[in-house]
Amino acid sequence: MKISTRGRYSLRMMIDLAQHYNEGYIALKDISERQDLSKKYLEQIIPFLSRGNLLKANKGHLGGYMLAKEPSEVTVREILESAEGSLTPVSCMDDCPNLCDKCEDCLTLPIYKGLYERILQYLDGITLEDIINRQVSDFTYHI
Amino acid sequence: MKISTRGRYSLRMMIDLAQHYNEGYIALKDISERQDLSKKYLEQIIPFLSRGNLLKANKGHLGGYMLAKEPSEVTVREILESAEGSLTPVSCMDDCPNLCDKCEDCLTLPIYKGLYERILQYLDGITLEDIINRQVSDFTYHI
DNA sequence: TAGAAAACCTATTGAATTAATAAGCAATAA
DNA sequence: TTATTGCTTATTAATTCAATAGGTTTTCTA
Repeated sequence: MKISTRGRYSLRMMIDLAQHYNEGYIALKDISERQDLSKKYLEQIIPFLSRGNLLKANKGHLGGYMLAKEPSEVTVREILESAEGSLTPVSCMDDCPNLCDKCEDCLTLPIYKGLYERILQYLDGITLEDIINRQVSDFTYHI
Repeated sequence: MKISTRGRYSLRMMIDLAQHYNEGYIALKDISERQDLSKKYLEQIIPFLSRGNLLKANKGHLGGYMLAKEPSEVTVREILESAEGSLTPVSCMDDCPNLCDKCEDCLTLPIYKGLYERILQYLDGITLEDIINRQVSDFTYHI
């Protein structure tokens, strides 16, 4: 039940891009230095975010990356879903009758579906703008 | 973000034990046959559930396993937490200043904490009794 | 009181995944 | 035209996953 580094690094990279929105294209070198993440590893993560239409890129001198949408329009769900592939807690949910033929009678599947709904609902409610502007306490119930 | 087979099999085993509660000790052989799970693999999973004080065992002939508590007193959270070790979405939450020294300023940690709270709240609300008695639709929002 | 049946314990393994590193190619603005 | 940047593919070491295997110990019962 852990989010992989690919998901976590993706979120940090996207937050960094949101913090430098309206500054034109940002070189990956700058992001990797600010966030202390391997530039080479980030390069491998980017295709996942590009497939989700989350990034615009510019090659060549003074090139770099930019958010494809405004920070207020990018949700954490989109980012983690693009990076991780799927946020379903069990893989049989992604391709049900093929991966397991007992979906119909499965007593546990509804539990995982309910969990998945709660996860999506929560992550859908947080945008990059929220992360930059909100207080730490806004995401948790207490303190 | 996937629940491992250890967690999934644990839940299925515990549901099976709940369905045969008040029938005395249930042999692992019976559970593995009914649930179509490797008996040898279940043997390795059991210590995790025992550590969480979820099981009573009896050795020898006519021995087996029993729920340590009534089905209505066992939550899915307890089961998955025992099996998986921890349900935190990022490992730095388990041992914060040691695994990462930037907890204080981390913009992403509050998001993961909020997610963790939602996950626990949901899984805490489901008991083995619920799973056996409730309708499928009780866990999901729609349909 | 032997013996079958069950839990319990430890080691091994093959496969997959993770988290990188490495080395170079392609595009482009100054 | 050259430095800078994104892009692509290959390789790898370590770890985790999901099991299989083989044996020991306990205990009921016939």
